[in-house]
Amino acid sequence: MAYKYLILGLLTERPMSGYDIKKQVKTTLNAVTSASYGTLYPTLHKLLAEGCVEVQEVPQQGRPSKKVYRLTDSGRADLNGWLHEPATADQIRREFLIKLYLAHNLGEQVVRSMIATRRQETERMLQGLKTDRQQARTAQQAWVMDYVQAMCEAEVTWLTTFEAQFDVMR
Amino acid sequence: MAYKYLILGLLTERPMSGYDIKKQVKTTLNAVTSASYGTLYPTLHKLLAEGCVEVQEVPQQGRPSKKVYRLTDSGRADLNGWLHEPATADQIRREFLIKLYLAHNLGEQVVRSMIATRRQETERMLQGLKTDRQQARTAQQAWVMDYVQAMCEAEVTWLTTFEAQFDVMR
DNA sequence: CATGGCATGTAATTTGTTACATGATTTC
DNA sequence: GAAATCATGTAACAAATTACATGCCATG
Repeated sequence: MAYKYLILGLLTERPMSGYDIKKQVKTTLNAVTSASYGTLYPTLHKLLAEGCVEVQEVPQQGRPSKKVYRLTDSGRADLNGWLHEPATADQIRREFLIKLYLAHNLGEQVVRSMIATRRQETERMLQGLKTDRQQARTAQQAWVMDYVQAMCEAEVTWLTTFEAQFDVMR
Repeated sequence: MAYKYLILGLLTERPMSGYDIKKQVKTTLNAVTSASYGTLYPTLHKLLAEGCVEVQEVPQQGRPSKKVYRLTDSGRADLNGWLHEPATADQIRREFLIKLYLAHNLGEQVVRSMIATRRQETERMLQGLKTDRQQARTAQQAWVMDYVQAMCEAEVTWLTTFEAQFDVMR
């Protein structure tokens, strides 16, 4: 994933520190991407060296001081260039699917329990998503959450169909 | 991704060379995972050192000789252990979604064209999927393809809804 | 007084891709 | 004669995670 552009993109909303960015990603993009400090801070340093961002150190009372990063014109141009490129077609990576594929010779019971477990998990995720969705502050946050919700719902449907077919085959 | 277990899992079907595994992944699991030689060969060597697989060199007329790997009991036990563990809940990583999220301040036209492009791509993928699906040889191949197809169809639905909502907001 | 939030960062490791190197044979 | 298929492998690089190190403040 191009964390570089994720950072630049988030900085268009407002100047932020690495810590702020991490929080933002965690609360609004948790279902689709993540960013650890081990990636975030070095990337910010690199971006600074490239001139894509500026930094201002803000002392705080009773807290460690913040390094607030702001997008430069150059950074904005870079970001816009990336946004206008077509997105790469990414694979639908699902560990569960690989396991399902490989588990066929372990017998019917194993496959059945995989599917059942997966449905429980997906349904639980769907519950969490619905409450999160209500807290969405911006349109884009809602877009992403709706997308993820749509995928989870489609998965539940597929799992249900799968179970039904499995019953027929028995 | 746990390529280790992907390899072990594929070897349950029949003994294979690295080249065979690569082909198998390419033809039957292309939409959900990939494996390059740079990963495959070193992983096979590691698996051999761990005793999960055995190797037999098979000379061939007019071709380079093959190293055919066969699962050992130890490897099979290892694989079964993994298959019985619950799958990790993976993120729905979509570069396109991140771009969509970050593109909101580029204006309506850009968002609209992103959505349109994405729908075209997804529909094209769906076409390819449907022909591939007919060539599926085993039940598990069909499962995976059906899953991917279900996700693509759900995406097209979401994109269509998105466009409609966008028109209303205008 | 422990836990969690605020805030920065580095180092080791894992994981994987891309590109390269080699070389014979078959197909267009 | 060029390109694709068969077949092995390594080395350089890229991307990212995990774990560690530091330290203060507020809350329970």
